Amino acid sequence: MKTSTVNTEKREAILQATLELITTNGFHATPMSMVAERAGVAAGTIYHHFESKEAIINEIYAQLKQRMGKALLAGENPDASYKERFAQYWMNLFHHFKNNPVEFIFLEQYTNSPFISNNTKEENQRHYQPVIDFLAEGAWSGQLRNMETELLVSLVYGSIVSCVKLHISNELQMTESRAQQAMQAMWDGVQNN
Amino acid sequence: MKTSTVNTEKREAILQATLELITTNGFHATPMSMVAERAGVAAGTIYHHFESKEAIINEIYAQLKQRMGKALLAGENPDASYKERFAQYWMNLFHHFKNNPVEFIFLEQYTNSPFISNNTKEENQRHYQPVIDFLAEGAWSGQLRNMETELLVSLVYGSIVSCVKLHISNELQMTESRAQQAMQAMWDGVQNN
DNA sequence: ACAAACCGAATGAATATTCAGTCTACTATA
DNA sequence: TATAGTAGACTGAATATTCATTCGGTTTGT
Repeated sequence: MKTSTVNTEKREAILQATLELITTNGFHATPMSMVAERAGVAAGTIYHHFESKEAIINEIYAQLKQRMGKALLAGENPDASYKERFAQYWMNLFHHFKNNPVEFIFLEQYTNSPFISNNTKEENQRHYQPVIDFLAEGAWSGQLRNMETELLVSLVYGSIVSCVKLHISNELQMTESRAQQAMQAMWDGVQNN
Repeated sequence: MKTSTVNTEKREAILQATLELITTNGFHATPMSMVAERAGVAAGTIYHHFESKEAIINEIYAQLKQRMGKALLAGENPDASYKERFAQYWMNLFHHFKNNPVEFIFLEQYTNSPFISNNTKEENQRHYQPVIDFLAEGAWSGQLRNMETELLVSLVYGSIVSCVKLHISNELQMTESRAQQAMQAMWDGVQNN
């Protein structure tokens, strides 16, 4: 057994515990002592692996953005129609967030917080750049309404966020059929004609 | 001059200072001493007017939801077409948030936080209930796509939120024409046929 | 003269991070 | 094989700071 296995295990436990606790309690309301306890680790150990509390947040952010990007691009099919690809991406992201609510809440909460350095944010945009390009190209080629890319991306991403929030808050169980409805509505909204 | 004027002045100053500070720094990162300083008041005075820090947040929430409801319903015209009324509501809320970014950020941040008691939340739903009914009726009467009301509300509200966030983050200046585009896209998405 | 509004120093409870020392697993040596 | 050495992993009590709230006393308006 290599030392680095133990190393990695505790490191991961700390990241996981921080993610879970911070998502439910918020940054300032989860003491490091609580993180330590949940991770099954002494308080001091945390600082053997991480610079600071903020550093942990930044690493979680990077990990989750990477996972999100991977989920978003899963099952890509360049031969499918534009609409089919749109639907695929939309559903990919929706399911990823629906199935990983803690990750969703973390990203919603910290993407626009001062804890995440601009550096970290920019470095991780690449994970989903292909889909941004996909939408930009749709607008350019006339398959989508002629809109600023940023606005297009925001509206589509926003529709996914809305659905996931609805589901997580237990206001409305988001079944597959309802998700399809929402996706279709968004498509009808952004498509050309 | 009535005592209650001074009373009200300091009270309002405390509410305003808390709103501004908490929106930029977050709840746990804005000490009461800072609120006191910004409000031009002694720390102790705050506790003459409010039960606790959380009580202040709850009162701000109630105030802002009320203002939001008023803005949303402004210039109602029952004789206008359904589409026109939809556009009016959408634009009302968009402009309200665009013009009051601090209020927007506060509501985004605290609407789903444990600081706001369920009681406070429920009591303040009435301010925008008419618009929820308007959308529900649209779906029922066939002017809108046949969808669960909650989903409909979420999608439409979400599109406004997306636009305002885009504007506030300086990613894209939301001009009147872009707002119209976004509203039109959302309309095309939720309308029937 | 009185009651409410106000002040701000004091209190007591937390908290992030540090640090002096212990443990563990592996290496080099005898 | 047995032993000592060592570097990194780990511990948790101690530190120094920060904060929400309290309270004894002062000011203000009537």
